[in-house]
Amino acid sequence: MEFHQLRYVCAIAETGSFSRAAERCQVAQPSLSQQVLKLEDDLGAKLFDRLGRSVRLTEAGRAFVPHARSILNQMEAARATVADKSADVRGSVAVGVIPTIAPFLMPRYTAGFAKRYPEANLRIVEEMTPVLVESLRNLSIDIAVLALPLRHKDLELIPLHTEPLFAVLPKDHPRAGAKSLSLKELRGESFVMLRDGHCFRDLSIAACTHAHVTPRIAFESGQFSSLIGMVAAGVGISLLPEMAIDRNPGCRYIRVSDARATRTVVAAVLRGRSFNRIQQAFLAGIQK
Amino acid sequence: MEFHQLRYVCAIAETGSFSRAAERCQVAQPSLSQQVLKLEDDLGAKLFDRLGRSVRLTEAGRAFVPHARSILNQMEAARATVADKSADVRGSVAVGVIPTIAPFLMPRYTAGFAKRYPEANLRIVEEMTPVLVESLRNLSIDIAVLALPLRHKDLELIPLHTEPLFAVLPKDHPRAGAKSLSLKELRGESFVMLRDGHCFRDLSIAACTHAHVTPRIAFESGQFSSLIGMVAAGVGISLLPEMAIDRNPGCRYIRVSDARATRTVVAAVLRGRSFNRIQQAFLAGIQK
DNA sequence: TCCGGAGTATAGTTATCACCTATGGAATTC
DNA sequence: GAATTCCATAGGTGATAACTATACTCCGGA
Repeated sequence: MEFHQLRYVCAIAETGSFSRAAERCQVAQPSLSQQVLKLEDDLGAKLFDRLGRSVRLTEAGRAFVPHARSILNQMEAARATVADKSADVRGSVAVGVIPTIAPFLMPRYTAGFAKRYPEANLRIVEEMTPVLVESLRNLSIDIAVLALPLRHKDLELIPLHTEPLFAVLPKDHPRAGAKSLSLKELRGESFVMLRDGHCFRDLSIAACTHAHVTPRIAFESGQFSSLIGMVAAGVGISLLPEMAIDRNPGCRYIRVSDARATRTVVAAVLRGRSFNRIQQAFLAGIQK
Repeated sequence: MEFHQLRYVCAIAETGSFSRAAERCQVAQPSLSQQVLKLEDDLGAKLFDRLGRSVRLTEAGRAFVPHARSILNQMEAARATVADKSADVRGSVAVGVIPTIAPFLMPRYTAGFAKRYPEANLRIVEEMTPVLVESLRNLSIDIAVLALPLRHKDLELIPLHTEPLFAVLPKDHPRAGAKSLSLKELRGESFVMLRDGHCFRDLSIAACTHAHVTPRIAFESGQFSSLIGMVAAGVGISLLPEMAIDRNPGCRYIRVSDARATRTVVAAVLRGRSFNRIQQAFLAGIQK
């Protein structure tokens, strides 16, 4: 059974003639005859009674034609559905962001996007890196905005932004007036840091370790603003990515000069997967 | 779009691999690859993300596959429906009979049939010839049991039975003891006859006319039994087909010897049309 | 009863295309 | 880094749907 055979049969049923059906289907009449014979042979039953003057559906034909029409309709529906999916500006995109980036970058990313694609359905998920990586893998999110380092061969990483780290010191700290400083100058200080699981905590510790500094941790929190408050209160010092600086009057922010003391923000997507128009638009938006 | 392409896509969606799908579909893997690429090109969208290890449906693919499955199912349904129609012993047959045959032949025809095909749906219509011919043409009946002559080129006639005519005389009629008689011996008699429209009336009159007898009609009725009653009461004489003889004690039945004084019963069907198994069985049943 | 017209089937040819085998190339595993 | 596992590409072949030309069948009119 082939689609063109169904088209032929429907055309014959509608026009009541092989010749007119052939004309409508833009084929020669013998081609159409042959294909109908072939289909009848395939089905093991005649679909039409060929009379001299006209043609009539047999009982089997009357039973078959509605199916044929329905199949052809469904074929068109399938085609239309696919066309929809790839052209639709009302598509969905789900984006995951880690907590140490979300409040600083996402507002900027989403504002322009929502204006440009008002019919799009944008969903944002804020979770820590391992959760987001898993979400990428099981397709519950399409794009994740994360910080390096990331070692997952199944992810494709698109660098978005590299920023220096800053030391946060209480305003009366001896180094509070410096233009910049190196991590090793902070040896022996108490630190306030993000809780375990936040990748920025790992990044900070790694930077210190590289400078041969072992940070003593006096306080932990889940958000930068708490850390900054603690620094202002004299509990310890901290490290921040540039974007998290909030100019608390009790603190001074000093750029860390170590070459490795940077954070790189990337967009991560599952390697090899494809994206709908909306997802592509979001990805393009965050890269510029 | 082709059926085999849909089969391939479904197989890939189920097995998660082009190679395994090719195996299941009994084709070489490159053939399957080509057909999928062709379909994707046709649809204007990728259906699968080809990763190194495995294969995943794209958004478009997820939308497409259910349609594909449904189309394939419907194709099977169409095939099954047709197979059903041609093999079904629960089919329908509608038979038309004229009133001058119905009571005598139909019981015999239908008894064996109903026993042999208890699941069949047999419908019997009793009407005069022109109505039945029209019913054959508009397919509201499948088979008609009629009497000759019939001049309709669109009908195919199958002779079933040829019977002599009998004269019905009151038992005290001068010819009541004869073994046979010719129509011209009835010249001058009063006749009782079927009403206009019954073909047996036409046949009787035609037979008389051929014998140069012009029947004078003293009484008309719609059924043979009334005619026979009238003959017994001495109103006139009549003509009957053999099958209508009922041995009324007030009558004598004398065979008419004229060569043309016969009735031929035929099965009539629309020329060129096809029949389901049940219809064929009925036709076969009435011919033996 | 024969002819012409309308309609479908058959014959023979051509071109397309689905299939095959062999091979290339990318990703992953050991 | 070699082996393995996939999918894609290349080139050749056979099946088949298309075409043109023609035969056959039915039907209405002369």
